[in-house]
Amino acid sequence: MPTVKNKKSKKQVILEAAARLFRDKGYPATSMRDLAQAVDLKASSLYNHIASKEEILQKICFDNARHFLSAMKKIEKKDSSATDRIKDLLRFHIQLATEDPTSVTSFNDEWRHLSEPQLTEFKTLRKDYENRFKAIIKEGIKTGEFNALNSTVVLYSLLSSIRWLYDWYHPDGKITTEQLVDHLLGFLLYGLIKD
Amino acid sequence: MPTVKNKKSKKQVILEAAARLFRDKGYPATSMRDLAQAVDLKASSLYNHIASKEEILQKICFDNARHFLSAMKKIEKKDSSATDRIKDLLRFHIQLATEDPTSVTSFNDEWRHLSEPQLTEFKTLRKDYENRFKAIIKEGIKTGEFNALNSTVVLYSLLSSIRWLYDWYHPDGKITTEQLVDHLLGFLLYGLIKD
DNA sequence: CCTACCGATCGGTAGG
DNA sequence: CCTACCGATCGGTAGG
Repeated sequence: MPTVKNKKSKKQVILEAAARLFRDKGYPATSMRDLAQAVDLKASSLYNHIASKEEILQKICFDNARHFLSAMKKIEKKDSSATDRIKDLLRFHIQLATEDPTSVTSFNDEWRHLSEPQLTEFKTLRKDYENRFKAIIKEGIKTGEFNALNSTVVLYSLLSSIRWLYDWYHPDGKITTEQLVDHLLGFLLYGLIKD
Repeated sequence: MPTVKNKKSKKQVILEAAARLFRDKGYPATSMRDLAQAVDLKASSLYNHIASKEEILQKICFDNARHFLSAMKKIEKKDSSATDRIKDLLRFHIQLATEDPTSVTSFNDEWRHLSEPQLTEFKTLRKDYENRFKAIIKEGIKTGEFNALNSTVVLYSLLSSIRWLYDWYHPDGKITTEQLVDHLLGFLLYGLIKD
């Protein structure tokens, strides 16, 4: 069935090109004609593969949300300390942001352009993820592993630091991914100032 | 001169409404009709106060850039340690982000929609600011005040943490601005893990 | 997968 | 500051 196979593959090509365009120009500023040109099609032909512009955004947002939540589930299942859980989570975030920067960035920045009811559904998933992340921070504070900081401040500082990796980190640059993980975890866990 | 006075004031109202809309919906998704409605005008009447949609974005971006650079200059002039300079800078960032969240956010997220030559000009100012920020980090590492981390990693982690304040911090919420500064500086300077 | 085309909306202008 | 309107572009459809 080469036809079915090609159709599947072409849809994937479209989704990946869209993620890159959404990252670079934003969802509203990306036209279906831009996208068509990026995958060597006429705009109207896109609709043989996808139902609408927003369907693409939905797929990017919810695929990534599921990805993060399934990683969270795995980490919660392990019987490890809050410190190890935070380290695992941060490593997962960094890895995803460096391996698949286009998709993650669209997910981070463009979800607000979803329309209802998807917007509410997405926010619910996101809130769920944040609450489970925050629970680990609170646990670490309770056990005395972490400094007694406001858990909301810590949560969003951690997430924000990693959220903008795509903006400045280039895997081909001077810093390798291993060094990045080392220095970023070092900074986030132990701070800037030497004791 | 009530006429001149009103005109001036109306332009300011338009700029502030635009900053809020750009923050909430993004620059491309904000139409001049949206903006007109927000300030109780017809779209065409906006053009008595401003030359174009992009002029508004330019003003927001360059006003903020100048604001940050002048704060940097002030801090550089003081003969203080790298630690104090970083603290001053972070406090300035947090204060601006909490006091004037709409304008700062537009500046952070929407500058990429500038067209040339403003885009290049803006990037140059931004790079200049980042380099001077990074120089302070490097100085602190050299004097032994800071941990020997990669200065690029530290720079962007700091900037990113504060960049997303607008997204989750509400001055009317449970955390006061003083507490926010305390906990955020505590986290960024001393890290999450208790020694 | 294309050509041809739709109604809606865009930023902006003319003219008063 | 408004009404009326412009050409360009948008997401998407019809029909083959």
